Amino acid sequence: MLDQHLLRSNLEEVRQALAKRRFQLDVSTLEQLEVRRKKLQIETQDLQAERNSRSKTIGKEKAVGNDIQPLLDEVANLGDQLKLNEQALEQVQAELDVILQAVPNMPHASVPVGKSEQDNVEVRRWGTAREMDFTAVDHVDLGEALGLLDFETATTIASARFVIMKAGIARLHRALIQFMLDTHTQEHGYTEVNVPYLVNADSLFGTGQLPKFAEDQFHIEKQGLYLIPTAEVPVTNMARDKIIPAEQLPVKYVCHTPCFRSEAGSYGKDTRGMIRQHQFEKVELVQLVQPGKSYEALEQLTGHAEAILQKLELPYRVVALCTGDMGFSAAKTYDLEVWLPGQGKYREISSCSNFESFQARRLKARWRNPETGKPELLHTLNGSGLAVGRTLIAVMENYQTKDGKIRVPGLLQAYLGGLTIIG
RNA sequence: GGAGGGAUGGCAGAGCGGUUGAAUGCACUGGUCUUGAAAACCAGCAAUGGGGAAACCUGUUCGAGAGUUCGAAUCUCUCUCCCUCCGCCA
Repeated sequence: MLDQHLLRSNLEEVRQALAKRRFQLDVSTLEQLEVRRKKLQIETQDLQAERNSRSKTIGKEKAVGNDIQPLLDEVANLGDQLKLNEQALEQVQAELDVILQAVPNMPHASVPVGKSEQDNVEVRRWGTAREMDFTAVDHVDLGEALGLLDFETATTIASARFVIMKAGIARLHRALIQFMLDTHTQEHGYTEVNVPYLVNADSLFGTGQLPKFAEDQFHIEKQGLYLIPTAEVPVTNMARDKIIPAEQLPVKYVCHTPCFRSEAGSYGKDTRGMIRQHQFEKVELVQLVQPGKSYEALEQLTGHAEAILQKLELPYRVVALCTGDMGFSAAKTYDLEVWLPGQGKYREISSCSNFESFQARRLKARWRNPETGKPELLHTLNGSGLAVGRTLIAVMENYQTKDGKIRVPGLLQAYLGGLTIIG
């Protein structure tokens, strides 16, 4: 949610910033509603003040034993009038809220302007693809040939977009999680947390998945809970309605969870393999920082995610998303794209974003600024560090051998009891 | 699932239908004292919104929502969450 003061005072500026991300702000409707809001609010407040002072007088008169009936007669109509005003005001504010909740974050000045994925800007590249004296296959062919990936059975158990991993692959998958958590806690200063995988609607609203993206969520109606689409939701919501002391900042959490996505809008997209699943695992990095430090933190957090790829010696590139390709809540996003020899291209494996105060405003996630002594909104950030399923794919495809096996990256061998090859 | 108890400021914890946004304690901030610190003492200290150039005026909030009333933290109803005991259970 954007700052309402900013909207009122710099509506045109906000409109232009949002236009860069191809969002059309309905300026005239907003202006009209704002005029009505202001008028109604002033009137309502005046009536409330009137009621309050009259009631106080009645109390005093009654206390000294005077006849209060004349006073009661005077205020007879006040209540009805007040109620009408309050209802009208509530109505206008509800209309404003509906509009405002659907407004995305404003892109940071440093974000490249563009329409789509095509306009994203490559920031840097790391590593080079291994030379292979054979034709690389993708993880599906590789995994199915080894009998260690089973999409068909998963489909009969659940539906499309699920997978069963077995033996060496399942173990490699688990090792990756362990490796990522260890790296982030021991080398990057994150605190490991384990959180609920089911959350309520307030939590999804807080991080921006609701109300606009209800279709993307798995919803358990009976209990009114949702399966988390990412650990970002429960972890960032740990700060909801809290005022965090300045000395505890920055808060840095790392969290491994499964993630559940309905993929409602992606029928026919990435239907092959493990790239896009209804259920996948992710190690997520979340930071809560002072407003002045969030861009510095974004660079660091992105570096923390990159470190995993570097340790696994997986070639990747860092891409700054353009205004048209960024997510709803983000002010700036870097994607990490890993090289997949089976597809012959770079594919997203991490997305690192600074949300500035956009989520914090919805969450009421604040810190106490020692300079003012007042609570102020935090800045929130998160990034995948990394998406485990896609990392597994990357390891499989980059470390495949001519005879269809998978070498285990050096640093991972310790997590697999010294195993050097799978298959 | 059955029975009971509860939800108040950063925390703990009082609260009569009427100058209660809310006693008190802790924490925090400033001051006195001290070589310094502690202790003691004094003072301050909820959040959030609207109007206004400002001074300042004013609204809302005691788990959430509805109701009674001139007036609700206080009374009524509904819901949510938490706790205790019993049952079931990884």
